[in-house]
Amino acid sequence: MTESIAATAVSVPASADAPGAVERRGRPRNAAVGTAVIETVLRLLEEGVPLGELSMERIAREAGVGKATVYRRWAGKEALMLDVMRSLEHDAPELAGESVRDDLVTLLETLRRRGLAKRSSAVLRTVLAQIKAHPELWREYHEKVVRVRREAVHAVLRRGAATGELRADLDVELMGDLIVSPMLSRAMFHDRAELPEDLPGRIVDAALEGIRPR
Amino acid sequence: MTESIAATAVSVPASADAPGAVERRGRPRNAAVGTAVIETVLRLLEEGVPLGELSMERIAREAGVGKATVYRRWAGKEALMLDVMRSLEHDAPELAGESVRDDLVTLLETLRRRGLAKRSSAVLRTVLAQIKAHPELWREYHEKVVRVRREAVHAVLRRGAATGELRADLDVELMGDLIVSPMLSRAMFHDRAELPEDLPGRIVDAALEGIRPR
Amino acid sequence: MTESIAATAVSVPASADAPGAVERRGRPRNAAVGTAVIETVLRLLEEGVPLGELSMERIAREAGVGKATVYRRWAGKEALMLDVMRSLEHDAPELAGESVRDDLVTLLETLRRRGLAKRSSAVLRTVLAQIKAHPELWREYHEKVVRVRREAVHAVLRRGAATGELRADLDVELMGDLIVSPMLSRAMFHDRAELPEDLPGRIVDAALEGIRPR
Amino acid sequence: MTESIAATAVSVPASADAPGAVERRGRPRNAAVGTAVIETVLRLLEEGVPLGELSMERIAREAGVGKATVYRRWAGKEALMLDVMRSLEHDAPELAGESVRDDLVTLLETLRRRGLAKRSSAVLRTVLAQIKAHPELWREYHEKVVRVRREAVHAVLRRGAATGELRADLDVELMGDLIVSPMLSRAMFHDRAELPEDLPGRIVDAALEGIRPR
DNA sequence: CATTAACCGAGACGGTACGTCGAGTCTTGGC
DNA sequence: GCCAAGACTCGACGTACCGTCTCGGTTAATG
Repeated sequence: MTESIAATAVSVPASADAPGAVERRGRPRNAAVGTAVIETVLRLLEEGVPLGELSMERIAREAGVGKATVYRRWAGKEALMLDVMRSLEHDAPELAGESVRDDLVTLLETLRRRGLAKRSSAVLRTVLAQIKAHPELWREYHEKVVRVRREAVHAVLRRGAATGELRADLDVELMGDLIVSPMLSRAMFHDRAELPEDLPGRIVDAALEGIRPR
Repeated sequence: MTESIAATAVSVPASADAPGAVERRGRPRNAAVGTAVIETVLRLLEEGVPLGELSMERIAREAGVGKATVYRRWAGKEALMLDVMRSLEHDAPELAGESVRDDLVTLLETLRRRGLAKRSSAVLRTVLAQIKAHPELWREYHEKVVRVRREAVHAVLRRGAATGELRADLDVELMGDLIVSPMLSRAMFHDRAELPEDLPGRIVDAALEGIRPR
Repeated sequence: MTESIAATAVSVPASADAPGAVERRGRPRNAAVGTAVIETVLRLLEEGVPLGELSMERIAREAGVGKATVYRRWAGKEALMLDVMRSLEHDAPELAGESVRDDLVTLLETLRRRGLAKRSSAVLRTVLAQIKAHPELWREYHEKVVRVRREAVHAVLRRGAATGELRADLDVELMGDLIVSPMLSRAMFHDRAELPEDLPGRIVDAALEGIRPR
Repeated sequence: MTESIAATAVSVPASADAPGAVERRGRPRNAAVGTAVIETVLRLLEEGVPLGELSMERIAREAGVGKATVYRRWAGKEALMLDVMRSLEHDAPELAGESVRDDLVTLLETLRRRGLAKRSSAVLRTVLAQIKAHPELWREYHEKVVRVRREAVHAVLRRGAATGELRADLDVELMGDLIVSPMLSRAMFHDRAELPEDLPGRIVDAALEGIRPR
């Protein structure tokens, strides 16, 4: 197990670790513990363990960690899941910045890839459900993860409206939803068969051109 | 209790009742029990009881019903939730059939109203999470509820493509998602403030016209 | 099942049947039902079913009888067990009446045989426990079964005291216990290996002669 | 609760505690829990709670202890009852060792007193019934409790046979039963009225002298 | 001979207890 | 003070049985 920790090097967001100037005394925390726990959750989810069987009890046991230690770092199962989700976030993709259409496709492609990724797809469906049931957590997840991606889309759209590539009177928020939601829907609800390679392009083109004949 | 049952008249989908010619023996089931249970779940959800506290134990207790009786009708919490969701389904809206745009707006308006409805909004967010965590239930829900609504949208789009109101080479599935997903996203993830009255119209118009300047 | 009823012909004491002049109307009770129930209990006990698994539910099921029918005849499990015990009572043995010693041995032999009998030994140990836990039933059993046997012993002892075969100042009750209790103890607590053929004789002789050297 | 535990100081036989050199890790068991549970059972029995209402559920509830904790220490209700019984065992009485008759009377007097004791009488009748229904438990109880007392009686009898105070050809086992069984019978089956002060003496004398006139 | 009332099997019903498991806390010894 | 282990309280899980109740259907005595 220890080696898998070193190998995967999941970036633990260290939610509970005091970042400030609080003077800490006594034995410092073993960073490997946090990593091991999150790594264990991911492993179990990939192995197909149903969410209902993902008890703190089992997580601690399989991670070879004391239950109290887990609770010292996360307030509960949901807080842990939040960190699990964050450990899956990739860096925002580089945007070419030339064509609005291409940038939007690039952003959607990131979503598509994550929906297909072995880990993410297994995890997203299950962990998101867990988080959504807890409003505070959902809000936090929304703030820190969702909003960032939405903002990226909005920025591209605003740029397009400014350069004349898109309508000037664009409702940025609405069009952002129009473009992102279909991909989100498919990634969350459907099978991976419904995430073909050309989907991002088709969605963006449809949104750009509209349905009405010209 | 009896009166509240009669009063609300939730339509229980009678999941477990044998519809066929199976000869029933022994004391017949009391229909009021099924109604009372579902009604109790809805009441608790409306009262803001978190999903985690919605135990079968509590449901049975508050419905004044034996636990075994609940399990006799539903295989588990998820199966019960499925019926709870079904009890919320409204009839499909009447479509005027004249303008494609108006019909699409009408369909989205139904979704918006349900997202706003006191019951549905409270229930959808929580119960859906429950169901999604169980693949078989999710599939069944998808089959019986989601698919029907998607088909309605597809039918309107096909009609539009046939009458020349929309592009003839329309990708019906894709455009259906483009129109429905934004509303679903908002209804499920966001606050009710994000479901303004004119949203259906704006979504449909955006999808019809596209973003690119003409 | 029906044949086994006819075959064994257990004498059901018909505890609940009104013997008096209560005018009965409607369909009379089916006598075979009572027999079948008691017969089923005995069969299950003989098959080694632990007392804890002897539920009314199971008894009714295995007897092919409705639960309500059982409760129509017996107030509860204990009342049923009482009748089961009574169905095992044999007639009092014939006493030769010549020698006090031989009569006592005859009486003890009856106990010994019952302790050895396949049915009785299996049943006594288990059913008695059940009954003893319910004071009213225990009292009734004591009245109707135990007392009769004790009286028989007392009668023999009194006869012996009168004829000079025994001490004239005999404490009949005490000596009755002295003779009967060892046999009861062994029959109830021990294995059948501790009920050898000559036990009644040895007990009676020991009680008659005493331990002190003469 | 804590004080009542300290006050009564029931000696818990610590059935499940490993006595050996097994290295124990984790939080050690709270000895007060075992005591509190047994004390609660005794209290309930004294209060006349019928055996049938003595559920593990209730015992745990009234002892202020988690159900799982009870099951961690005892395999079931019967195992618990076994320890309850053992907590009632007194030390063997001191025997004067001069007269066989007096020693036997002393031993019987112990039984009589226990039959009269508030706790024991209430408990014995009910708990014994429970235990007897479970062969393994009964065997264990027999081994650890009954056999010891029988051996004490046998030892006295053997001594008497050796010193000439009793017959040399004495059947020790049989005579042991002859003396102990009547007391056991009365203590278990009858009311306390049937345990008069002079009963031990009368039983022993009757057994010693026999019934036949000299 | 039709009525009628109690019988019967089946099984649903509200309860209660079963024995297990997980959540989150606490308490050891050891690092 | 951190850590693994594991005991602790609490409460839900899903099952089984209790004793009662309602069904459809039978069966004998009554009218």
